[in-house]
Amino acid sequence: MEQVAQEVRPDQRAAPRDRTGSTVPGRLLPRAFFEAPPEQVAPRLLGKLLAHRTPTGVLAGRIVEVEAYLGPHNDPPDPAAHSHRGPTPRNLVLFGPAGYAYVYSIYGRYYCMNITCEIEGRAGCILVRALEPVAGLATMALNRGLAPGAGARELTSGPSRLCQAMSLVRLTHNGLDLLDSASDLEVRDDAFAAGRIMVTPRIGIRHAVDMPLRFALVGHECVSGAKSFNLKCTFVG
DNA sequence: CTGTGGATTTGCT
DNA sequence: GCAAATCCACAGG
Repeated sequence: MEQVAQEVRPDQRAAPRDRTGSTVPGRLLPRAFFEAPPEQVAPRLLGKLLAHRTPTGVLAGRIVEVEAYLGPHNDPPDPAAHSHRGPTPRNLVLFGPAGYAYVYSIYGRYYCMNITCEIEGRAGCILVRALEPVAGLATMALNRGLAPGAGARELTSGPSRLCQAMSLVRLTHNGLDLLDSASDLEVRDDAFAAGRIMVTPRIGIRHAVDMPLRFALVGHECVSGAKSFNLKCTFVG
């Protein structure tokens, strides 16, 4: 999978810094990175950083598992996507420009976080399913109700676990621009080279259960669903 | 206006 | 392995 050339303006180079002075490495991704079909963006997103600047410190994790959800303009359509029946108040951000956060609540107690793809009007997106914790581990454990020093897998392995660990909620974070240095929530590239990538069907959905749109780093400790086995494998780089 | 069920996690059997 | 927890978007009447 070839990497997209990344031209970043100087004002985007500053790493996020909070009141404690801690920073997150890497630089913001250009919007063009996300202005492509989600099945193409999803594997390229593996290895990138998700960083949340909070008053008490930076919470950050490396993306190790994602799922692509296709907009209703696709043929065949993706009946598992929230956007598949067209725009609604809940999913409106999916139909906006690329590089924005789509955060929704599920089962009354959890949140899931997506990143919008494609151009305005096309509702492709990527669900972030698992992170490898990189910064703010103690706070993540606190947010998750776990003891300090809890394992990485317990912290951020799962789409709602990572939202809880990273303090991501719909009211605050839905619709945020992830590619703006003024934003408290950013996707960043620290030049980490992803290794082998596996492709499988998506997890936990009722429709389109066979579409191979789940991407994960092979063998990574934090990838969720150890039960689900590989459909096929490919290499990145 | 109401009924239904979900891109989940956790705890108990 | 299974079901509870617990909210609200949205489809249907």
